[in-house]
Amino acid sequence: MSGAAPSKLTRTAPPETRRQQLIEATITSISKHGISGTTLTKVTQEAGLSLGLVNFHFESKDALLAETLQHLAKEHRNLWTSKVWRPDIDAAAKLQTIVDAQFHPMVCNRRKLSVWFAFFGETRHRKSYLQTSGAVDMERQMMTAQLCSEIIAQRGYRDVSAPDISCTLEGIFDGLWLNILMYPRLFNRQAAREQVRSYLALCFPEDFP
Amino acid sequence: MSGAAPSKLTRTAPPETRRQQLIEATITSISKHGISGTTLTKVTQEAGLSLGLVNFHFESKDALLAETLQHLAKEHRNLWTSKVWRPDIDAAAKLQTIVDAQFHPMVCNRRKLSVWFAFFGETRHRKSYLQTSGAVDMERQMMTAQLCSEIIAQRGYRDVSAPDISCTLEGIFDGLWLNILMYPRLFNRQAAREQVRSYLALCFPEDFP
DNA sequence: TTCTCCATTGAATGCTCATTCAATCATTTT
DNA sequence: AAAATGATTGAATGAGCATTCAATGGAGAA
Repeated sequence: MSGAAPSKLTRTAPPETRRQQLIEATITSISKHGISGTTLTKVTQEAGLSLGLVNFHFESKDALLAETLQHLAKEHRNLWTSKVWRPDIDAAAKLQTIVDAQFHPMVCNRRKLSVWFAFFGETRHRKSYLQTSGAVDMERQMMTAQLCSEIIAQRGYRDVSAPDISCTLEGIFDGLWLNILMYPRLFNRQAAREQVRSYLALCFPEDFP
Repeated sequence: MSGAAPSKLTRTAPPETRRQQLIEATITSISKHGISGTTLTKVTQEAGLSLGLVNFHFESKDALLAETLQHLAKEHRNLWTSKVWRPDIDAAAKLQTIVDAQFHPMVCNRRKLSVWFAFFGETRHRKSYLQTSGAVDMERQMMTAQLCSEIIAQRGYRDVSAPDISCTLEGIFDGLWLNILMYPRLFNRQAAREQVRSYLALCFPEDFP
């Protein structure tokens, strides 16, 4: 890193600043118009920058979209990875951290959820998706499966399977995301979080009372 | 209605036949190329028909997309609505019918799931989505909530809430759909069906042994 | 100050696409 | 058979788009 971004309002700015501005504007545009309705003209207008800047700071429109998704994936991942490796936290609390990350306001809001599902729906981008956030999804599911195993082993639960629970959890996560996006009056972050907790209480009654 | 569709291979065909062909080709195209990659040229080539036919049989490309989604929504709805009103079937079996519909091969395959999530991701079409399949989603959730209430009342279950379970079920349905679409090696219809059954067994152990 | 180096601008380019429509073909009616 | 009706075709049209690039602007180096 060469230095911090200048806070002054200058015409020119370091490339990293412009890239972040364009990525944020892309998120906004996709959330408003979908991927097929997102044009470089709309993105640059949203960012208050001129049309040509995208192809100066990014290789192409596709590259901008791919990096936008990477940005979201990293942001999400950062919410839980730090705590999950700490030895002083027990498995149930770590699992709760992953759940909290899933429904954290920074990630779980209609603006960002729109973008996630826009990418999920675009086969053209699935390849780049599988390389970035797909890896993050896998990593998270491996981790929840691991944590469930630990919980089961420690408490000696019967009739529950760690891989099954982690699969169902993945399902509930994505499904509640979709429903929060589509039906915000019926579904919201807090209720979703509690629904997941109810599910975990059914699986592990002693750890999630 | 003038008459039945001719089975002979003729150059001309009744409008309804062409409309169905074009809708099927649209499903195929969206599953292959996404919504933003679906052009009328690709759709008509897929259908083996000429370019101009779309605007003859449909008002516009957008109308074709909207009717494609309606087609999927009806097809899905038809899988469970007939059984659910029969008085000779108990609530748990009706709930199982809804679960089976969700993971029926006719609905739950990668070709069709691609299209569902392509629409979920497109804000441009979300309005038309809410008017068609949104209504179907609501209807299904109302029904599962109703059936859960009946099960709870009949068996006298404690510590479970019908609205919560129906919300979680909706979440699991959509989430497993997404995971089957994205990660077909880890998720499949049969396993998904069993995961839902495990969840229902946790909620209603006496009805889903 | 003057020079140099990037960042920035937005008009121009060339491409893709939805839509139109005049012409053609098939079927039904008279 | 001839006319009328309706379906089909695909080239032409024009709008919108990503990308390019020559010109301009501004910040720091000399």
